[in-house]
Parts: sequence; C-alpha cells; structure tokens
Amino acid sequence: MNASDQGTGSTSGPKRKDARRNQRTLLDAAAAAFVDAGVEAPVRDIAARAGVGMGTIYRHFPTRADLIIAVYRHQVDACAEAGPALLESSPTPYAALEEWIGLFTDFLVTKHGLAAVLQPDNPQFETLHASFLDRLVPVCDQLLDAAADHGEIRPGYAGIELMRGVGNLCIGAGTDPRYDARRMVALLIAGLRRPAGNGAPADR
Amino acid sequence: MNASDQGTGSTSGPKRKDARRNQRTLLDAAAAAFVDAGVEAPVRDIAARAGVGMGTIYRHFPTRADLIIAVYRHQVDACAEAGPALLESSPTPYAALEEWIGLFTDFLVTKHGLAAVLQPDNPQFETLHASFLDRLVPVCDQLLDAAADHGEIRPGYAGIELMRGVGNLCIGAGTDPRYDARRMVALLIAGLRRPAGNGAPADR
DNA sequence: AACGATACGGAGCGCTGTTCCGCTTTGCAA
DNA sequence: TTGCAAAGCGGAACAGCGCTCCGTATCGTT
Repeated sequence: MNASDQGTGSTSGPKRKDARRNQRTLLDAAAAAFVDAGVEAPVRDIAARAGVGMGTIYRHFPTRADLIIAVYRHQVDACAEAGPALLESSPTPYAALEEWIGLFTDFLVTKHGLAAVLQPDNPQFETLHASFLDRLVPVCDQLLDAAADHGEIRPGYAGIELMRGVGNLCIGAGTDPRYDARRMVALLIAGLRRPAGNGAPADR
Repeated sequence: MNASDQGTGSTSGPKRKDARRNQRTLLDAAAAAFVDAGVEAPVRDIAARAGVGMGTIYRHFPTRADLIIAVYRHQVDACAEAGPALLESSPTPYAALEEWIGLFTDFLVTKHGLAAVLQPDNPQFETLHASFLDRLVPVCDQLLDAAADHGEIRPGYAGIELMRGVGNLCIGAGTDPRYDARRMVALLIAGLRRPAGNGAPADR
C-alpha cells in the first residue's frame, strides 16, 4: 500500500505532495460518484466532489478509462487471484469456473454501468477494455482449459469471448427486475457443458 | 400497404402532403445514416441528409426511438411473423427456436449499434425497448413454451429475459474479430437444453 | 528569500440533443 | 382566382457534455 501501485501510469507517483493528495482525493471522489451516478458520472461532478478543477482531474487521469481502472484495480486483482485458488479448492474445474464467473458477474452487476463501458465500441475505453481483459482473460483461459482437459466442457472456447459475453450479459443489470443477469450468465456457462455423455471422469 | 402502418404515431399520417413527403424522406435519410454511422447518428446529420431542418425531424419523430422504430418496423414485423412459421416447418420446436433466435441475432448484428440502444438504461429509449419487445417477446414465449412442452429445454425461462440476453450479447458485435456474437448466442441457447437425458418427448 | 519547476483552476471550444418561434407553404372556401 | 387560417418548416439559441489551454498559485530547493 503506498506509492508502489502503478501500471496505467495514473497512480505512478507525482513528486509534489499536493499532487499526491489530490490524486487520492480524486480517487475517493470518483469512487463515490461512480456509486451514486454510475461510471459515466460527469467529469465536472467528480472534480467538484473532490474540490479540484477540471485540469487536475485530466492531468492525473488523462482519460476516464484511466480513472475507472485506478478505482477498480484492487477488485480486479482480487478477482484475478481468486481464479487459481478456486481451481484448487473446488471439486472440479467446471465448478471452479462456475464460481469464478459468478465472482466476475457480481463485480460487474454491483458496479453501476461498468459493464456497459467494457465494450470496445468507444475508442475512449479501449484502454479500459484492454486493462481489465489483460488481467482476467488469462485466468479465464486457465479455468477453461482445466475444465476442457477434465472433459467437462466442450473445447474450443476462448476466455476472451466468454469474458466479453459475460460482460455483455451484465449490461443494464438492475435496471429491469425482469432481467436477471446472473441467470443468463449461468445459462451461458451451462451451454459450455458437453452435450451428451457428460464425459466427466469423476463426475461425482 | 401504406398509410395503415402506424402504432407509434410516427407514421400515422400528416394531412398536408409536404409533411407526408418529408416524413418519407426523413425515414430514408435516417436509414442511410444508420447504415453509415450507426443508430446514434447525430440528429443534425440526419436532418441535413434529408435536406430538412431540425424542427422537422423532431416534429415527425419526437424522440430518436420513434425514428428507429419507424425505420426498422418492417424488419421487426418480419421477424415476428417468422416465429410461428418456423414452428410449423421445423422438425422440432427447439430447432425452430434456434433458427428464430438466429434470425433475431442476424437482425441485431447487421444493424450497427442497434443492440446497444435496446437496453432500457436510457429513459430516452424506453419506448424503443418496449416497442421491439412487445412485438417479439410473445413470439419468443411461444417458441419457448413449445420447446418446453416438447421436453427439449428446461422450463422456467421467460421470453423477455432471453431476448434481452440475446440483445446484450449482440452489443458491439463486429467491433472485435475475436468476439463472435452468434457463437455466444448459440451457447446461451444451448444452455437451455435439458442437462441430461436429452429429453425426448418421452418424459412428459 | 528568491526562483524555477510543478501543479492548479476554470474559462472556453466544439459537439451533442432539444426547444421555440417567426416565416412559408398548403389547401380550402369564397 | 384570390384570400386566409392553419399546418408545417427551418435554424438560431440554449443546455449539458468532454476536453484543452494557459495565466496563476504553490512547492521545495538553493
């Protein structure tokens, strides 16, 4: 915990301490604004909340994506780290995959509007997309491979497409009580199962 | 076929013929703009393309949703009508469901940005959401019920959630070669299948 | 204390959607 | 044919957004 968390360059480390303080304030303000108004909260609002000018916010976080990445970095890391752990603690790789996807889904549906912004439509969010996916796709691939090796799922599905599928399914979650993103994600994952023979060696 | 297609009121029927002509022009211009720039094409551009002022566009189509609905009404109708037809022509209800979902998916992925706007996030598009879904959900329900009755899928899934799930999966299709919306939709639908026994009519 | 580097604030630009109202066109009626 | 409401039109103008830019304030070092 300190100056060591960099990566996007956003949290790298300004030298002057007012700059450093502002960065923290900004991060907190952004987190609060994201909760209240979603990740698309107006930049002006975030700046106002932090009590700084617009210039400051853009100097520290050149793009909104950088800000979002910085705010959620810890949670993304936690999610990524949970993958291998689940693989060890779960009865089968497929169970681990299911649970991990559940973690990811929970993360997305509880962050108002985050899923919507994970799409690479807008070049503005390209770096956000890339950042999240770079961190999580390898984990997903690992789980997928393990489950495929174990004969529980059909092979040939890449982590990237699954992650994007799940991300997409989470868009707008919570805006309509008739739509339950988690249910649909579960359906998608169920679709991965081997159609017949169930072929799992120890399907318990 | 002509003046009879109303519903949103957008195509109802202005009395003066200049108004009527403008409405047609606007519809064509919008369709063209949607192809070129997606359904979020700036209103000004659409107006300019049609050679009319902004007031005109807003008078005929008070909201962008109305315009989109009007542009795609025919295709949505065609899709809706294909449902029952497929149910009759297909070997099993599940096959019909699969094919119909494929139709819907094709419709969405070929209409640049349409899927993204089908979400009820933005109150602006509420009427678009409602209009499309009102037309298609009953059809989907019918197919779902038929397949469930036939024992091919797990019961308990509503057309509305499936349609939204499919719609979501289609968001951003075509922006990333590594993401194939159709594949993910197929996975989702595969998830509906009964887990074991492959459920022939036997068990009903 | 003084001074250069660093960071700050917010006015301002450009681009959206949307409204509003003076002017034009239309079609009916005299 | 002509006159005249009423219906329709155009685009200036307003509001909200992201983002930039630069004169000014602050920091920390000499």
